[in-house]
Amino acid sequence: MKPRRITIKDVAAEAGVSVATASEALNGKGRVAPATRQNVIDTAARLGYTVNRIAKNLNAGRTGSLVLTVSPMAAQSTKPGQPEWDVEYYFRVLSGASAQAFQRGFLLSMLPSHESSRTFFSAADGLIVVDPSQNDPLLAAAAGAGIACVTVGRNSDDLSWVDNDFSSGTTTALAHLAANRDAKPALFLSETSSSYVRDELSAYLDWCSAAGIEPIIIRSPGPRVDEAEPVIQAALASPDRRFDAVLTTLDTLAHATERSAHTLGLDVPGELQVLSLTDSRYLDYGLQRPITALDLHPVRLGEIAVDLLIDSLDGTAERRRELVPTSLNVRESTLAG
Amino acid sequence: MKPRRITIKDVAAEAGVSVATASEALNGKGRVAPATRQNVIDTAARLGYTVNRIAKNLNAGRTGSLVLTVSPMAAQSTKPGQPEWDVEYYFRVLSGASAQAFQRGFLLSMLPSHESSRTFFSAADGLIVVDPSQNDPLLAAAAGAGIACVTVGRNSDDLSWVDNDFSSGTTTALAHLAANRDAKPALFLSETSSSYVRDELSAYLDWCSAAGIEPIIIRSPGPRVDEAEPVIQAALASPDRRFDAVLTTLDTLAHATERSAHTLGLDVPGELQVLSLTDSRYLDYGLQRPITALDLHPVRLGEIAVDLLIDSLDGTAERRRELVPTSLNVRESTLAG
DNA sequence: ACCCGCTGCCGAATCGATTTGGCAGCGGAG
DNA sequence: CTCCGCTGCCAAATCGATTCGGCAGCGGGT
Repeated sequence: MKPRRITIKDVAAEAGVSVATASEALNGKGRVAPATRQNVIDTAARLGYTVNRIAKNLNAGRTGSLVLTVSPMAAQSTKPGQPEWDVEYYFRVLSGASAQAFQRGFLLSMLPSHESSRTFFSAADGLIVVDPSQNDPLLAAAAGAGIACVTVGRNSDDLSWVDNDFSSGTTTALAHLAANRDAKPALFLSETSSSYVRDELSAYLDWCSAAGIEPIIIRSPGPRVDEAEPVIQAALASPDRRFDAVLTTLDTLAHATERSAHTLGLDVPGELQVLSLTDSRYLDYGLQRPITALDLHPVRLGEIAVDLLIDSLDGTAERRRELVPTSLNVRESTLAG
Repeated sequence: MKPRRITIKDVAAEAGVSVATASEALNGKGRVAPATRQNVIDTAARLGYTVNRIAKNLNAGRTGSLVLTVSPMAAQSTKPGQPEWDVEYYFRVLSGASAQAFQRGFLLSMLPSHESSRTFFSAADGLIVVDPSQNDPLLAAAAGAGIACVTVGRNSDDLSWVDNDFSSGTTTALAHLAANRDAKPALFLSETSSSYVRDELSAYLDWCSAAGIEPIIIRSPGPRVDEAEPVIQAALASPDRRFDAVLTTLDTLAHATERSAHTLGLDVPGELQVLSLTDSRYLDYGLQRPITALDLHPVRLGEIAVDLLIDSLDGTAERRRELVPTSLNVRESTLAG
């Protein structure tokens, strides 16, 4: 029923050359007369020939596919119910990575959980770990199996990585808050184990110190809105509150802050500015007051991760690091500059 | 540097048999003495042998990879800015599909946009289209290239598909709303071109007719919260409003409804019940009042789609249809039964 | 006139698995 | 005793590409 695929043999026969010559002509290698080369290329196009990736990779000793895994997700995959992590951000990293892999002739798939790692080692050429945990077991396993590896977000290991320039992004955000009045911003976070939170924290402390402002850290017991809301509401309602702006490390924390302000009747941005250090669709609409946020360009992160990974596949083992700048999506929750 | 991979040759040599026998022993085919088979299996395990998927697929005439594409996304991929579609739902379909593909020895990757379809046809065995548009060009192209195809969400074509049982889900939702008082529910939707909206609409009309209630359809100009809010707010504020519950086809519409109710000072669920016919993380927290919603089990949809696709790969061309039941996540926005 | 070297092309090996066809050896039936 | 058939195993072909080594033929240098 299905017509047999056109192989390089068909092209070679049709062009009147050997398979070897056809291959060399199509790949621009070897010594082939220009006229012959053109002839092969033309007949290939005429027959609608496309290389069989499988055969090509068999010869090259590769699989032609990459695997991406999101560490926090994979670790939680057995847990039922609604996900806790920022699906939108990860999805966009994945989109970027996927598209870029495609462009470079690879396929990229998502590793659902860590359990399957054994199987995957024989099925992929490289691994991208998004938001690796410290001493991530998967990274160790990949290193042991000799699989190329790149992370999105920094890791203590000596691997290549891509990350946002959180330090400069945080400084930009703070400058924005302070542009129209002498803002006294507090930092609202839920944990400090991730590298990006540590970057943001130290940039915040530096800025406060330079501006001669007392740093105020508010800590949520968890990342979810319902976990964060009581904490921020208490802080906002406190009679001796000494901040008039809140910088949050997660969109959910900004969400909780905006709701609390609304509940308490605080005017945003008049009495309280709110700014999230990561953007998401729900900060834009779905709130009383759309929230200014730092755009982390997750699609770009995914693309770069794939480039780093593929480059490292055949090249030297030289590690590379890329910092992606952030940009500020200014909305109603802060005073425009 | 990297130790050479263990191949079946190594296993055969170590076990003292031929490559053919080793292959047959490992795959449970052919005629092999039980003792020999066990010996081969043991030495394979001892050497840490894993099959090379590439070589296996070369022989089988396959690529061993599947491609999934989300039609609304791919069509919009060139447009910059925040996505309009329900990322979370699609992500969970993808997760399920990805995991299931893995389990069955395939890799699944996401096709970023329709432009790349030409390339992918030579790189995959099958295609999953999520929420296909009517007369989707990609489906036609795949059919033309002889690529197996399955959709998530119905399509007029004669393909296999998986879909939710929206009809029965809608009826269940309506029964829930009417359980504690004689609810007069309105249906809030934004378009009727999708098959699931049509299912929900007709189930709603049937239910109204059976209950002797006048059906009320409210239509939003678009799927976004900011597009929906003016419409629903006007409807809620109308002096001759004849409904006391709202059923929405999208989470964003439920979101807009809840906000409008809050703005107008309407008590939810006391004066107005709200129910979304699709669930998302933001209906659970991030709102004044968590909203009851229909869980579509997107992970399950992804898994089934992969099963249908893989089964159709070597089997007959017989098409299959699967209806996945929904379940109701009851929250504060409706009166508990 | 001889030989070197370069060009253009091709045969055959290779990658790692599956699968086909067939070869021994053994036991039971006639 | 002969022959058939079954069991257990293996050699070789196959999948579709790349790549290495080599073979002619031709032109120029000596």
